[in-house]
Amino acid sequence: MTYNHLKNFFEDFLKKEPLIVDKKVLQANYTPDDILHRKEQIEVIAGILAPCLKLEKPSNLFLYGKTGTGKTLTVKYIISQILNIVKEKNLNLKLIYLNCKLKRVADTEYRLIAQLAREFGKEIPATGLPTDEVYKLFVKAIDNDGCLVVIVLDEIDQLVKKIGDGVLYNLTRLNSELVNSEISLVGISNDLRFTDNLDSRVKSSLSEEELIFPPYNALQIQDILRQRSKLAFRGDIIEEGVIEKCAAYAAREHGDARRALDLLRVAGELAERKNKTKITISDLDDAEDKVESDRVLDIIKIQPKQFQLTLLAILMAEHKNGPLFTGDAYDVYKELCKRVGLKPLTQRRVSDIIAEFDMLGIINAKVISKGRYGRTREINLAVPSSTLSQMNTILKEGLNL
DNA sequence: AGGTATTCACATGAAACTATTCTCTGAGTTAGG
DNA sequence: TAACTCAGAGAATAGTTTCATGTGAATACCTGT
Repeated sequence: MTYNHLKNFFEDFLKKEPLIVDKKVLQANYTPDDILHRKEQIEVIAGILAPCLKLEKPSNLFLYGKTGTGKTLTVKYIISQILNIVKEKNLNLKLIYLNCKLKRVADTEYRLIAQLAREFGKEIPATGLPTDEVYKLFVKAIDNDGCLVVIVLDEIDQLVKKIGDGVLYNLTRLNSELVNSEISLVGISNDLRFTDNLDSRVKSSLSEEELIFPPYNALQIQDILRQRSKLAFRGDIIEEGVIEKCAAYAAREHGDARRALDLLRVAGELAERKNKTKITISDLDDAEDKVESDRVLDIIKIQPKQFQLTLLAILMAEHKNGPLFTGDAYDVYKELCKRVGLKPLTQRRVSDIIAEFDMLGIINAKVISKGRYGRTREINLAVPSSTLSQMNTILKEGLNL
């Protein structure tokens, strides 16, 4: 672009009325004033937590529901409402929200308790202290405060999957050590069968009350999309049928509203970039591709070298006809290691890495038995072919190949 | 033919190891009174 | 003598390796017809 072109481009850009007025309305962490189709849940949760306003310990509560069914949103909304009252009346009540999946914040026992203790103003180092020391600090902090504590643990299933249910047991047991204070727990889980493999003591005390968030259906997602798009976009710029299709797409994916909002946002961005005045169905289709492709590319960009090598090995081995098995991928991987000058990991480890890529949805790795010829994973790529070449380039660049 | 036993090629699990980051503690050192 | 420095012991954590055990069904091997 010459200087003049660029100047014109910028001037046009400024002249142009943007399609998107407020992007954050469509982003996942936005809390609307009015939460649609969750009235019932809000009432139940509010009813259960209400005693805490009288400084009585509310029952422990457990919330289930698939991703994008509004669990976190609802809980955060209720928390903020309660906090308003707490501030108004100056109650001795503490509400703590923690997402257990956040790396380096609350994804281990030590970090979880440390983070809780920090909420009470304790300085806890990231490492170096014994875990029970941290427990002691935490207990002391609460007991000194003498207040009622409600701890909300989001994505609690991830935490338990990683480090077991010992933490939860300790937390529920903590009440007996406390003299002046009490703790209530609110667990949020994406996994509907989460409590099945939980220690029965933990299970009974944690899920005194339970509530399930059903998936939204297509019509409900439409409502949500309309509500948000009114705020996010300028005027009436969404073409007929776009919202319906967007909702239908998300409803197919177990009613994930987050997905639908994401899709609509990207469709809007694409339309805006193309200087269009309306968001059309074709923008939505493009968005569908882009969302998926971006997700995959973003993931592989940040993977460590060994992971990238493994993926590249799968990519290269996949070209050969016939199904691809773990052993074949590992052979190619070892070759690649030699070329790059990296010490190859054991097959045990690579097997785990392959399983992780499967979890991320970048490949499909199904464990199959080939009878007399053993048991292994059958590996297929799960990305559209349009993304493949970009993947290839990113990997090769990342590895200097 | 029909039934059972083997066997393959990994999967899956558990424990142990390595390296890094960080705290805490106490011995040795230093500087000022 | 108080303040400071520094090495060593202990923890937490992430990423692995090592060792052990599990597993589903195609084949090999029997058995009685």
